[in-house]
Amino acid sequence: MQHQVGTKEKIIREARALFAERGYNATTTAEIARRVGVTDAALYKHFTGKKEIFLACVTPSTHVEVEMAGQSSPELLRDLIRARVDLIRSNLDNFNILFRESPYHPELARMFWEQLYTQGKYMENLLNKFSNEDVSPMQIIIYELGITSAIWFILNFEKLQDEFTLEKVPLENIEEGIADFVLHGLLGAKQRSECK
Amino acid sequence: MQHQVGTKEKIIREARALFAERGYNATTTAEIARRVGVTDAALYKHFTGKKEIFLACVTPSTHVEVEMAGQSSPELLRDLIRARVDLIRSNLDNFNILFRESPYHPELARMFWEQLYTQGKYMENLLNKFSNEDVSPMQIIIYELGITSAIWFILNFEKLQDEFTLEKVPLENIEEGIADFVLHGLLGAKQRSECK
DNA sequence: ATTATCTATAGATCTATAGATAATGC
DNA sequence: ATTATCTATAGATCTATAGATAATGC
Repeated sequence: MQHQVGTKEKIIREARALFAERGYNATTTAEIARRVGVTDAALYKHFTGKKEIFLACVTPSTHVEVEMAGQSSPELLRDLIRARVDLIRSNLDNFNILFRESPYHPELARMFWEQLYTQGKYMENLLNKFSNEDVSPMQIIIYELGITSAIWFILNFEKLQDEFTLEKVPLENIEEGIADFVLHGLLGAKQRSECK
Repeated sequence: MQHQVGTKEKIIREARALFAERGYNATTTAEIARRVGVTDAALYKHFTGKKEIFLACVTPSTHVEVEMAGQSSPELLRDLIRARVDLIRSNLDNFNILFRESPYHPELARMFWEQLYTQGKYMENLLNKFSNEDVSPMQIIIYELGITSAIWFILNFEKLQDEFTLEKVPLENIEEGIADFVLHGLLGAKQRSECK
């Protein structure tokens, strides 16, 4: 017997990678255990079941990013987008699980939705400080959901680029590209050049 | 025995709804058959296996929308966004399957990616016609993926509104809200009012 | 005569538990 | 003495097939 310290953390780490890669149902307790280096029976000393392992994978690890407070400006908004990109990129497994599995697990859906809601409130404050008219609740919902899912999907494509050999698209400075799009939209470039 | 005509179409219809609702692995052939009104064994007269049913559900039903050709203008771009929203809304089951299951089925991923690529090329043409500078391939990728996933996720939220009792957000005219966001971005409202 | 369906079931797989064994901490 | 692990396995479930039966089309 090994009695490794940190087995529980190892289980969570390996399980998270597996759940993100294969989805909940296609991930077996046996495979999690194999990667950890124990038998599946050992898992049940640390968790009551597969579902508890699953929830432990996502529960604590998706944080709401916080920005420097005080003055609010478009530049601050750009920082917000950059931070969002960083957050999603560095927790891509978590977001993959949240986006893909939420519809099948009410606990997940609620957690995900509360996170988005909190972040939306935060962005609303920021926007209202330097916008002429107040933004409507619907707009905030659209912004928050749209931005998060857009970043998520684009970053997944970044990872996937090699698997398909259609036409490779160079993705340098993708953070700024995303920020430009989110801030100025499709017409942004044109509008801005006309404004000047 | 019934010998219903159109059993195959019925299977596809019920299977699509189930796969979208529960995901591939959580959908059993028995449940598909039950909804169709036959035994699971009967499915294998129409399809070689579960995977073939699955692929039949998505293969033909996600179309690329086409716009009126000729003059290209920002207004046309808005029409493009509206059409995209309509397309995704009226094929939400299909898009749910594509977004959530693509990572687990290479055939699906390729199909999905080719669709997005085609649509991206189309949008690129439109944009280049009235933009000052050419848009880069990276920007097009970001636009295409970002817009599609944003719309998809927002429309799913629309459907989900009732399940959680946080704070109901009225979603009237969501099409225009999405179009505004995609066209002008977060800063759009402010910028436009300053330009005038 | 042919084709669609049903009944019954084999074979595979997966979660979770019971009981035995080995390592750790007091 | 307690806790983590392993061995073995029960029980559940799911896909797919073989063979029997019933309906349809020529």
